Amino acid sequence: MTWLELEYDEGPFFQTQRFPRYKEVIQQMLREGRAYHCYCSKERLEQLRADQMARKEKPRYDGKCRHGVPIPPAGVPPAVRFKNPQDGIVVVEDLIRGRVVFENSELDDLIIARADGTPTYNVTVVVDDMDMRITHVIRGDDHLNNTPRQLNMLKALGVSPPLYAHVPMILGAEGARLSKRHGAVSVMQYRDDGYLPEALLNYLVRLGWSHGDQEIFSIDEMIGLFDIVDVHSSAASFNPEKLLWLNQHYIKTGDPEHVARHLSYHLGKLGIDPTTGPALVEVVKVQRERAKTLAEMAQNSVFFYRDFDAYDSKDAAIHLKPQTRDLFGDLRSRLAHLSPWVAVSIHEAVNAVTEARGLKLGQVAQPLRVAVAGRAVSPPIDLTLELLGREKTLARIDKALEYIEKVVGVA
RNA sequence: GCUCCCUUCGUCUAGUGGCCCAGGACGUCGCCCUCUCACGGCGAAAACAGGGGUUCGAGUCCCCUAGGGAGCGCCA
Repeated sequence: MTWLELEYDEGPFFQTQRFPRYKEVIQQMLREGRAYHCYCSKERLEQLRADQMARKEKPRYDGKCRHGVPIPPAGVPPAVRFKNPQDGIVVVEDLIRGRVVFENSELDDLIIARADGTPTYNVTVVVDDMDMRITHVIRGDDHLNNTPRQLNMLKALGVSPPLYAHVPMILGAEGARLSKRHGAVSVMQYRDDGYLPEALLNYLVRLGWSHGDQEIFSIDEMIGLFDIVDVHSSAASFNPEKLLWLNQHYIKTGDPEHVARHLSYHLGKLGIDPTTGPALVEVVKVQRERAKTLAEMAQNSVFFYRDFDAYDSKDAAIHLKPQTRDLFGDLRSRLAHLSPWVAVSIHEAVNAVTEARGLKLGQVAQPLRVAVAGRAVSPPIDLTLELLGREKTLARIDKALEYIEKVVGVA
């Protein structure tokens, strides 16, 4: 049976409920001579550190209270320090890094209980891992340096250590550290930005891990193929473009119903009631190839549900001209009685008008697109009109005619 | 400063001594497709950090240097 310790955080539960247990272990270590009271004042410790830094040494506790009988200065409550071995080595057999050797002489006697009696991080992890019979510890490699201390404590407590695996950190795009405690973004932010969970997962799993040249992994594949020993030892930089590509991939190839459920959330944020327009699944089907995020897709789909306030000024200037009036007139009359209202017949109708006027499709589709979508970007015009519905289509053509008369003027 | 970790295209990576004048993916650039935006197709530029070894042969093993990261709290 495998028991994992992943990110360790001493939450409220451990700070209160586990307190007696930590205290018990610390008392035990004190009794067995594996720990001792330290009466050193903060001032002395600071001075010591400053001196060591000045001498270009690694700052560490000198063990003043370790041997001699310290005379407790009145009013200085004692902290408890772990008696770290002073010589020899500690070997971390890391599942990812291999054998990492530390000299005990490099380590100092760390504080395990503060002057107020509360236990510190390093002892709480050790006690919790021990009590919970943790078999594997998988954590960021910023903890690699903590491992020898924890190993020494585990040994002092007579417990056989778990297996350790220190995974590389993820660096931000600029190469700076990115982690929970330093400027990381909540995963919920990615949802709000329009990313599908499977895309984020797929992106993250390929950071520091790979399986040949495979880029796309379903969640089942991730579970089946992943092995901690295949994780690399070097840090990886977060690349937003690739995440975007994966997101688009999953939007494009995923089950439309599934994508629609996520799209619904984003439309909701824009104040859209999806029942006031075409079925979401249909919108997903026509928009899926033209959006990298669901937020973008929602944004691009608003016109199906709600009238836009204004035309894109640039697009309107190009496509809504005086001579467009007649074109719209033709289109309107053909579309008004078209039956059935489906893409094929809409396509035929638009083509007929195009040919009758000796134009190219683009010369008809673009103005029409601006009229119904407010701008020169939308899915193919026939699909766009089908989904929009006859009623909205005609209303928007009328609106465009009005706009041309009022704003552009008549030729 | 000291200790530990890391180092293949801009980025994620394949590569475990010969199959590599280094492969894939994102991104970039070009061409094609095209009613817009996209999708798609084809193609291009782009890397073994540097220096020493070991070996018949090194991206792959060893050492040094440089660069990057982390740790060095009565923080977690």
